[in-house]
Order: sequence, then C-alpha cells, then structure tokens
Amino acid sequence: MTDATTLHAAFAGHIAAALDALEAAGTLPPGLNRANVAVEPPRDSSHGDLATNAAMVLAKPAGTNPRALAEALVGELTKLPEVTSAEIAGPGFINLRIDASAWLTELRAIAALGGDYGRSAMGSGKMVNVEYVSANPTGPMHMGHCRGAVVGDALATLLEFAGHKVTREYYVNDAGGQVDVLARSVHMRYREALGEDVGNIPEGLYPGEYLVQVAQELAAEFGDKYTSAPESDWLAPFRTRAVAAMLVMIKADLALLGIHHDLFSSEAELQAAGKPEEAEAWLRAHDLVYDGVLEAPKGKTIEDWEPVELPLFRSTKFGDDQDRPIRKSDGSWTYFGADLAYHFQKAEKADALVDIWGADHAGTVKRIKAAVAALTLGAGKEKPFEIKIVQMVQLLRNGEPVKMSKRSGNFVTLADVVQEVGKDVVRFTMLTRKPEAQMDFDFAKVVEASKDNPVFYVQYAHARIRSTLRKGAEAGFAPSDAAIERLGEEELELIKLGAQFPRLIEAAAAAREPHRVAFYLYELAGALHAYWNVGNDRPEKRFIVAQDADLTGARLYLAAQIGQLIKNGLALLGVEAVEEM
RNA sequence: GCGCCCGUAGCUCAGCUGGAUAGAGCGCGAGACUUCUAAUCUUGAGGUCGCAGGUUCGACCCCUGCCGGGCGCGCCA
Repeated sequence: MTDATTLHAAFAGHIAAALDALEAAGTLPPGLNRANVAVEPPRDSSHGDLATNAAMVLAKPAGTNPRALAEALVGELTKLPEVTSAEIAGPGFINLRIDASAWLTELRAIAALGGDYGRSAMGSGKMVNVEYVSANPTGPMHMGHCRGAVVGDALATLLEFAGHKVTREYYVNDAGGQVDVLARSVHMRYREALGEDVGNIPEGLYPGEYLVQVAQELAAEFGDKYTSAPESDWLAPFRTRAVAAMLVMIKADLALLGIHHDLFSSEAELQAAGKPEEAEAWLRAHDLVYDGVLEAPKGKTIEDWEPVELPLFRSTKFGDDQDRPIRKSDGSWTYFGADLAYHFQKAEKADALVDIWGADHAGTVKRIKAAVAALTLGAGKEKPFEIKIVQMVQLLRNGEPVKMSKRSGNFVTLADVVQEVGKDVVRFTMLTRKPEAQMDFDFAKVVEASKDNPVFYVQYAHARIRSTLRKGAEAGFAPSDAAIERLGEEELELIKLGAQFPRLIEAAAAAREPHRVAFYLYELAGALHAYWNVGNDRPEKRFIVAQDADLTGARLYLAAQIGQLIKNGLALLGVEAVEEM
C-alpha cells in the first residue's frame, strides 16, 4: 500500500482494484463512469465498518442487476486479508467488516504522523487564492466582518492541509468614494487636534473616536498647513495616511482572531497600473462591453434618475437582470469595473480563486463570475472561481437585537467581542453553523453560558486526555503500542471514528466547508467523553489500570492519539487545544 | 416585481454532494460524582424533513410551482 496512512483511502483503492479485476474478467464492461461510487462508513455501525454502493451504481450501465454484480464484487473483496466479512444488504449495498489489526495499524499511523495525520495530497499543489475580509479601510473591524473572516481563514488553512498552495488575500478598497469620506472625516479631526472647535461631526462623515489619533499624527506631521487649505490640496495625502492607519488597526484586530493575510492588494495601485483599462479593451474587443444606456432600476424609484450612456458589461448574457456599468459617467471606474480587473490579476497567479463574501453582496455574484470566466478563458484557460456567500450574523444582547451602523459610529467592534468572549469561542462559534445559514450570536449567551458552548466540550475532551497522560506519567506509565491488541470493542469504536478524520478533511476541503471539521470534533469529543464515563462504573475500563501496565500503556497510547486528532482538528479551526480547563 | 440564501423535534442546529430505521445539544422525565477533572455520562418521551407535483432501484438532498423568513436589486461599496 502506497497510502498506508489512511485506511479509508486505501479501501477506496481496493474497491477500484476489485472493479478493475471484474473488468479484466469480462464481468464488467470497460470504461464505466465510477464517479458516483462511494465508499463510506454506514450510518448504522451494526451494518459493518465500510459500505459501498458500487454494485447499485454500476449495475444499470453494465446491463446487469445489482445483486449479481454485488456477488462478483464480494468475491473479489473477500480476497483482501483485512476483510473479515463482506455481505450484500438491502438493494445491493456491500457491507465490509475490517479486521481489528487494520484499525490498530491505523492507530499507529496517527502516532507516526502526529500533526500531519489527515494531511492530504488531494490538492496536488494547486495554487488557490482565498480572498476574505476585504473590509473597507475606513475603521476598525466590527462584528459584521467576523464570520467571513473566520470562515475564510479556516477554509484557507483547511485547503492548505488538503494539499493546496494557498494565498490569503485582502483586497483593500482604497480607491472609492468611501476613502474620500474617510479623509474628510480625518481632516475635521485634524482641525480639532489643532485646537479648533469643530462641534459635532456632520452627517455623512465617520464620527468614530478612532480617527482622533490619526488626526493627531497628521497635526504633528503637517502643523496647521492644511487647516484652511482647499480640499484638493490635502485630500490625497490625508487619504493615503488615513488608509494606512486604518490598515494597521484592521491588521491588529484580525491578529486578535489569529488571522494573518499573505497579501494586501490595493485597488488604487491596480488602477494606477492600468489594469482595468486592459480588461476593458479585451472585453470590448470581444463584444462583452459596449456603450449603452441603462433602464431605470425596478422595485424602487430614484428621483434623480436620468439615462446616461455608459460602458456596460453584457452580464445579461450570463443570467443577470441587467448589463452592468464598468465606468461612471465621469469616466472613473465603478467598483465592478475595477473588481473584474482585480480578479483577472489574481487568476493570473493562481489555479483557482475562492472569495468569501457577505450576503449583502450576493446580488453581484453573477456579473463578476461571468466577467472573470470570460477574461480567464480569453487568456487561455478558464480558472475555477467560487464565491462563498456567508450569511448575516444577527447580534443579540439578552435576546435584544444590537443595531449597528458605521455612520453613527454605533457598532460592536471585533476587538471588544474577542476581549469579552475570547478568540477560541468566537472562532468555534462562527464555525458551528454552515455559512449559508443565518445565525444569531447572542452575546450574553456565549459569554455566560459556557457549558452550552461546544468549544468547551471539545477542549475539555482534549484537556481530559492530557490530564490522564500526566497522571499516567506520574504513576510511571507511558503510552505504548506494545500491547495495543488488547484494546477491546469500545476502544476500537473510538479508533474507527478517529480514522474518519482524513476522509473528512478531504470532503470538507472539496466542499469548501470548514464547519464540517467543527462538527466532527464535537462528535469525536462526545465519543471520548462517553468512553471515559464507562470507567466511572467499571474501574477496569479506565485508562489507567494500575495493576496492568501493558493495558494501561495501550490505553494511554489510544488516548494520546485521540488527543492528537482533536489537536489537529482544532488547529485547522484556529482554536487552541488546551492542556487543562 | 426580480435575483440569491434559508425552512429538519418545543428551541438552536447537523445530515458526510442521491443510500439502509432522519441525528445531536438545550429544555422536559428518570438515573450516575469516597473518580484518570461530573464543564461529563446513561436512559425515556418528542418528526407529515414548509406544502404540492416530478425525476429513479432509491429523495431531507436533484427539477418545477406555491407558502413563509432573511439579504440584495444606483454610475454606492
């Protein structure tokens, strides 16, 4: 076995080999599509250790019936030494039972590989660019950014673990109107810093206190040079410095969550380099951009709507309601116009793109995917481009919705939440829900009711294991695989669940769903807790059985490996595996 | 009006890309702490998988149409 490290992967190979053998024998016609052949543990473990639907999936295209094919397949599979029984069940499932020794081999593999157990070559070194957060650089991170940040970060780590080369990228929107508003807001604080009474910050500017310090630095740098100068004099330098200061703040906030991007790409630099022009020229040459006039938007009336001719991307060709402008009437780029060039730029350096977006931008998915598909195809090869939409988090405090508005300066910052709740709780909580489902984050609940929180349940399992290993060491027992054949049925159940870790990683990575790791860990922790409690009533089932050094060594070995699995899984989620609670 | 997401136990949610008798936590009922940490465990009750059709050996999962909730529908970002 070349891939002796993961039992499930090995058996996927065994099934394939068995099918090859049937082809060679003429039982099965060659070239059947096996994409739907699955090898997985049955839901009900009484059915066996592994099940495959191969006979049912292939019977029809092979022109035979499931039963007959299953019997032929069973004939092949029973030749394997690890297979203790192969039974046909239901409409044509094949249920396999695997010898205990194979599971013990897997347990040794966990020990041998340690932190690398579960690592996969699935990605075969493909370069994947994961873009996440990309919050406008106009203030500190708030809770609205949190979920996408955590999901994106965990996904990036997961993809790396599954054999991809990952770039974690943050797109800095430093070219739009919002950064001018930032610069104006800072200018007001700048005048204030120089002793002027500016009164309340006017509507439409950012009122946040976090601008005070930036303004003071500007006052120190420029003195009163710009207090009454025209905006055209100071807008650019103020904008540059304010954005830089905001990014420092944002990076610090992200660091609190353990998030670090590899690359911060500037929209302003992209535009300065003429990338959007290049994209526009190509799109025009291929009749994907034309000059046209938009219809007035439906569903809501805009008083000052007037039809204007603009360069439009033909997104209606790709299922969008409307063609979309890439430039404004003043000739500057729309967000979309710059964004398509940005994605094209990313695609030149990567094999695949993944974006994590908030649900409020879901309406723009079609146009950007269409534009990027056209551009990358035009450049020679279409690059896979996925956009994962992360739904809104409703922030609650004692059941009451917390209203957030950046304009009023009234928002819950990420830093506050991390400080109050802790990084591990925030991260794990954000990952115990599939991202496309809306979620409530009740402040009071997450803070106070720690025992309801899955993260503690999982961490507790790890802490228990570590504690046991410490106790064992004190009593002179070390984990050892010398006598692991003495592990019984209950221990094997634990190993079987643990052995699913590698295939779980691959499935989660393929689906781009890091939350599956969190749910798996919860299940594994539950199995560990259940096993532990057997020892309450039956001291002979405890990890440490003082009078039996061999058995104790074997059980501690098992405990150590389960602890390793939990640690590996938590590492993917960016959550600490604690030594004690 | 249109697009995207969601709808699974009283509540909060999983459901491994179409598999076998749909699962877990909380809550409710009954139990287990002179212990390797009870932040745990065991056990019971609780379901028309929003509704109606369709596709096939088989549907919570795919397709169509409704119903309900969320997000969005400027040359904003």
